[in-house]
Parts: sequence; structure tokens; C-alpha cells
Amino acid sequence: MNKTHTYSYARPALTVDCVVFGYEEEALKVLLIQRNIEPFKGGWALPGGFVRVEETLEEAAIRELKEETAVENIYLEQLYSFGALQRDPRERVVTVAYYALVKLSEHKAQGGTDAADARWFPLEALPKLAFDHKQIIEVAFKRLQAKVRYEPVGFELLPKRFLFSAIEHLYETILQRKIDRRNFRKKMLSMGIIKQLEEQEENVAHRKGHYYSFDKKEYEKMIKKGFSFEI
Amino acid sequence: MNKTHTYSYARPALTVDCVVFGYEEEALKVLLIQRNIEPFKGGWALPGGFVRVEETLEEAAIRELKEETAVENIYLEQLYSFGALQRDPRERVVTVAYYALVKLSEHKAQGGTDAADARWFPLEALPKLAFDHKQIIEVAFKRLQAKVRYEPVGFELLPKRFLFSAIEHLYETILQRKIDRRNFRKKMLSMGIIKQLEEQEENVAHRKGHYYSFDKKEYEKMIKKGFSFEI
DNA sequence: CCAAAAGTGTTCACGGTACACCCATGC
DNA sequence: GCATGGGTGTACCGTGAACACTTTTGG
Repeated sequence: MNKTHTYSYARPALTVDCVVFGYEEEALKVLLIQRNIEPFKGGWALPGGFVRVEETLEEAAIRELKEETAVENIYLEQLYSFGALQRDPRERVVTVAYYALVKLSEHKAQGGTDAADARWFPLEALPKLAFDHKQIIEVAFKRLQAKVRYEPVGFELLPKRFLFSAIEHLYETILQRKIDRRNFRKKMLSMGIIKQLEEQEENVAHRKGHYYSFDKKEYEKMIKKGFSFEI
Repeated sequence: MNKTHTYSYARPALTVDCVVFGYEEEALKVLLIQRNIEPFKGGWALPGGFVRVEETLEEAAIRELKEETAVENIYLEQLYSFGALQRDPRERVVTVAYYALVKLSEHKAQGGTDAADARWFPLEALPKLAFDHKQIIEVAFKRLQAKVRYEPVGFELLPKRFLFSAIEHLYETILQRKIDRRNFRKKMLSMGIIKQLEEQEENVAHRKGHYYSFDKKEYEKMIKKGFSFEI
């Protein structure tokens, strides 16, 4: 397929880029790929690529994620579109950025078919990034900080069953401040959207913690009744 | 300039569209233009157009607004990017939508150089709209409803000096619910970001109301100190 | 017995909410 | 004097925030 495409006016190229967040060892991580083509060959960048004319923006984001990082079935939401003139040194490129949340514990697989390498980096220790991707990650992180307070998206970063302390630490990590354990537990449990499971921690050198899970069904039922999540 | 532009892969066209809100006679209005070319010729649509390769997205939005509606110097913010496959019947077009807030009282001028006509329509009585513009307006309105609660953007819709009751009605209109006058006044004034002016209403068949103005300088000072607006 | 994390209640202050009457003005 | 909208205060309740000790377990 060597067909070329001709238009009466110059068109900016259109791409999607994805900021994929994961949570592991009480740290927020971002999935990056090592570029195997110029520009910034060998450098780290957000997974992403050109939008095809026969796919929607979201479809493009999902496809690129799958091709480059083998990540699938995750929380995905549009973030912002970036259109600075010199954000790509080759030519004018506008990118629609998405951010995604993955249950890292259930997505160990890394590196898709296209990228040289895909790796998780702590948000606190990112490598030098290609294009304006550092700025995009900053915007994504701010969005995550805001979102986590009024929508239960934090659970997208945790395994299906988790210790209560895991949500607590997750919130401390994302909001970057200490949280009062008693008040947090009181508030979170009072909303009635997470349920305690039978199972408990095993083989720990301290009192066993209960496992919990997010009750998405119940949450959606409550939303319909006018409930609004808030932390 | 009859140059054509050729690319190895097909590119979606890229446009910007603007949802411009105004407030008049206690109603929210949206600025629409009547299209003078196909498709939807003669129909109403959001002001907008193609993004040129030498301008940023925001510059494109500002330019289109000026050309089509003669609106300038307004609050403008990116809303969302829409990329459904069939949103434009001609070909694949992705649009980056912006929303804007104007002081309608100071922007009576209508109709720019490009559009056949530009008119303000009450949000409650929009005509049939071209493309997916109805959906875009809905998203914009939801954003406005959310935004007005945690940022003082409502003042962008009011004249520089306004009666206190004007903000009150503005909030009732946007949030679509009754607001308690005493509580609202207490809260709004307690934030210290609007100041009472000397002038009062004239020639009204009731007690004269004071004029107020939004103190943007003070607001920005307070923001730096960690203050956050909330209604 | 020690270290480590889980789990648990109470008090206080502040802010949100509900609520109704008088004031000034023009006609 | 009447219609119209402007302007004002209080009481109650619920929620957010501060705060420390006991429990369980493995080593």
C-alpha cells in the first residue's frame, strides 16, 4: 500500500498519547516505551501513535496501548489535547492525550509487538522524556489527584481484593499528604461501596488484615440515586 | 496559492469548535452561526473551522471566533476532543472543542466577516444543530455547571459591575435550582473576592441595590495563599 | 518479649442549611 | 398604599478534624 494522500491545505498530523498509571510498592508508576525510531530514538516516551482515519480517538489509544505495551481492558479517559507548534521537531503534530489506570498486579506483561521496550517508572523518578511528554504527565497527574477525590477511580489501581491499608496508602501517595487512618476508614466505609471479604492476610508478623473489594454494582446503583463519592 | 499537500498516510482533518456562553435576561445563551456552505448549509452550528499548521489550537479557536462572530478577549478554555467516525458526513474530521464565556452586555456586536449570520440562542431553545454540535454543547454546559462551583468563572458572564442579585440568578440559572439568598450572600461575601461599590441602582420601583465587582487581583492573591473558591 | 501493622471512639468546632420579615422606592 | 425586589440574623445539625491506645501475629 504505497498510495499517497493529497489535500488542498496542509494538515497537522494527529496522534494519541497515553499516560498509563500503575501502583506498586506504595508508589505511583508510569508506563513508558523506549523509542526505536527517530526523533528521540533510544529515548523514553509515552506510548502512542498516529490516529488512523478509520478509528476513533479512543480506539487509537487502545490500539497503541495494546501494540506497544500489551496492556488491555483498563480504565481509560481522555485528558487533554496538546497542540503547541514545536512539540514535535519533525512537523506539526497535534496529540490527543489519554490517561489510563491499570491494576499493575494483574498486568505484569510488558513490551508489545512494536516498541523496543516498555517499562514502569516511578512518577518520582522519570527519565528524560521525548517531546512534551513530561508536561503531559504532569497534567495527567493533576487530573488524577483531582479525580480521585470525587470518583472512586483509585480502585482501578488496586487488585480486585486489597487490604484496607492499601487504599489508605494509595490516597496518601496520590494526594501527597498524610491521611488520618480512623477518619479515612470511617468515611470510606460509611459510603457503603466497599465490602469486607471473609479472607484475611496470611503469614504476616502482625495482626491479620481483612481483604476488601470495591462494589462497583452498588456504587452505580447509588449514583443513580443521587449519591456522590467524595473523600 | 494552489499548492497541494501530500502525505504517505491519510490524515483526519482537524478543526476547532467553540461553545460561547453568554448570560442575558436571566437566561444562558449560546452563540451560533448560520452556515453558508455545505454540508448543513443554512443550518445553525458552533463557530469553528480548520486548524492551520502554523497556529496552535487555542490560536485557531480565537481566530475563528473573531472571524465568524467578532468576539474577542474572552475567557476561553479547552473542553474536549471529539473524534467519532461519522461526525462529519464529508470525511473524517476530528474537532477540538473549546468553551468560552463572554460578558454579553459588552459584546453586542454580532456576525463577523465569514459567517452568514451569528445569533444568540437560549440554551433552552436551541435550533437543530449541524454535526454533533448538540452533544458538544451538552458537554460544555456540564463542564460549566461543574466549574462554576469551584472557580469564580461566573463573573466572566456578568458585566464589570453588577447587582448582587445578578450573581444569585446566574447561579440559579446555571445550577438549575433555587438558591437561598441569605446563605448565598453570606458565603459569597465571606470569601472576600467581590467588593461592594459606591454606586447603586437608579430609577427602580423598589429599594436600590448596590453594585458589586469581582476583585480578580484579590482572588489571585488568595489563591497563592492556598484559598480555594467554592459555592 | 518485641516489632509491626490492624483496628477502633470520642470530642469539638465550624460550616451548611433552614427559615421570615422589614426596607426603600416609584407609581 | 401597594407592588417590587433589596437586604438582613439566628438556631440547629451534621460533618470534618484532631487525637492514642489495644490487638494480633511471627519471629
